[in-house]
Amino acid sequence: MIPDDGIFNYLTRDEKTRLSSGVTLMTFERQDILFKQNMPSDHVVYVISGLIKVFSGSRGDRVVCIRLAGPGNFVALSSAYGSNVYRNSAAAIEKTVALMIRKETLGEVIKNNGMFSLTLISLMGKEILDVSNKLVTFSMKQLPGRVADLIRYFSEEVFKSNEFTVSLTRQEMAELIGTTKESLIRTLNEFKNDKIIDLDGKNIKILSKDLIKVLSEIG
Amino acid sequence: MIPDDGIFNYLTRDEKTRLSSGVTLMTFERQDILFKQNMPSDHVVYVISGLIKVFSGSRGDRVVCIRLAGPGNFVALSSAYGSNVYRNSAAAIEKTVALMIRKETLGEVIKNNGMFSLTLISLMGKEILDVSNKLVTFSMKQLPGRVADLIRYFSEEVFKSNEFTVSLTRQEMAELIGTTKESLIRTLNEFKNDKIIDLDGKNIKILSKDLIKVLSEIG
DNA sequence: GTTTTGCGGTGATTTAGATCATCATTATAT
DNA sequence: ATATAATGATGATCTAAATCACCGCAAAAC
Repeated sequence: MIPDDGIFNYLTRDEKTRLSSGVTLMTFERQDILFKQNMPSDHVVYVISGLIKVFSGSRGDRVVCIRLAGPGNFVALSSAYGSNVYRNSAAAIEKTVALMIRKETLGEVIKNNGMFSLTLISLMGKEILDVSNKLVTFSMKQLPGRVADLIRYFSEEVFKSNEFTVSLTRQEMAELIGTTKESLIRTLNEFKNDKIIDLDGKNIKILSKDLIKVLSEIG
Repeated sequence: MIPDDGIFNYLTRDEKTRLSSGVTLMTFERQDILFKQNMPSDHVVYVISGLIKVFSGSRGDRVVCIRLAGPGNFVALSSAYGSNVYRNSAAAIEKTVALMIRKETLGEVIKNNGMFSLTLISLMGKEILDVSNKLVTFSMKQLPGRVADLIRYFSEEVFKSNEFTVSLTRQEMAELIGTTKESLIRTLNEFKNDKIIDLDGKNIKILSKDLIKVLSEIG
């Protein structure tokens, strides 16, 4: 039930057993909702496989995607321990297997296992840095820089390759960088015309890693 | 040395003593730098009194202020435990007294005191929620909504009154909501003309809490 | 098998807010 | 005490990107 890798390595056999009692293994199909904004935040999610998006959609149908979470990532630690309701929603982008962990059960582990807590604190620190960085990006870079960031993010963090097939729609990609699908499509095509990327539907191939880096840096 | 309130209540006398050995009490004047982006993140800051700003100034002189931290707030937990360098800079906005806590020393406390860790995790969760919320705000609301948010933030979180004197310059206020000082000044004056606030230099008085709320909500 | 909905894509138009230029006033430094 | 720099403020101009209005196509729904 409990994975034998990453942060869970710090748990004793006994702790794993106790944690198991508060854990449910779930499978989600594309577009399935894991949790919705404003519901009581009872569970923390740990992604085993697949990809999910965390998003906020308060105002009308305008949506901002805060982050993607893939295998090995926790989701909703912030809502679980920083609030009593989920402050964002989460949905599966592709077929996803995840553990739903009751927050009280995980809380017991946190209280009793120092190395586990310290590692969790490190993960949450990284999450703060990532969101802060995104905030800076949003207010300092304009579209070409943000799109370059998105391509880097896909290539370096999500798919770990220079050539990949995104499972997201253009709309979802736009939501990730705070723009509209029209503007995203235009910028992506500019990149294609400038031979920075090769673009064919959902297949993207980076032709010049250097230019992407430059665009991302000059903003 | 170690405060007798908040999260530090969870520490035993003995833990406080040990923590003290890694703590330095410091006083900062306005504009003093507490730490700079890219330096090794050796310390976590705990604000005793005063007000500091955490900001990121990568591109040229364009600066984004990520958050303010007042009495009882930790700063740089994310850089300390999520990185080995500070990812942002911090400076005092007004005269500030703060504890500089060596991260290894605090790390020992985290490892050994479960309730302390859990409380720290809760604080970091709140920080993630705050930054995420700011990210959503930045990409969904336009200026009047953001300025209304800023006034609410001052009134509800920082100064806890409907009438207050900001110790920030217009430039610094603009950096907090991702705009320019010109645009901030214009919007603030629109609010004044519409009798939503009373504005006299650094003194701000909220005349209609309701209108501020509406503006903040409609974006 | 046909209708409907969602997605990718493009052009024309609009607009919020950045940028630029300038100035008076207040701090800060010498 | 005078010079220098930072701040608050306003008007004119410019521009990046949102918005609006479409179209063709593929996939789902009926």
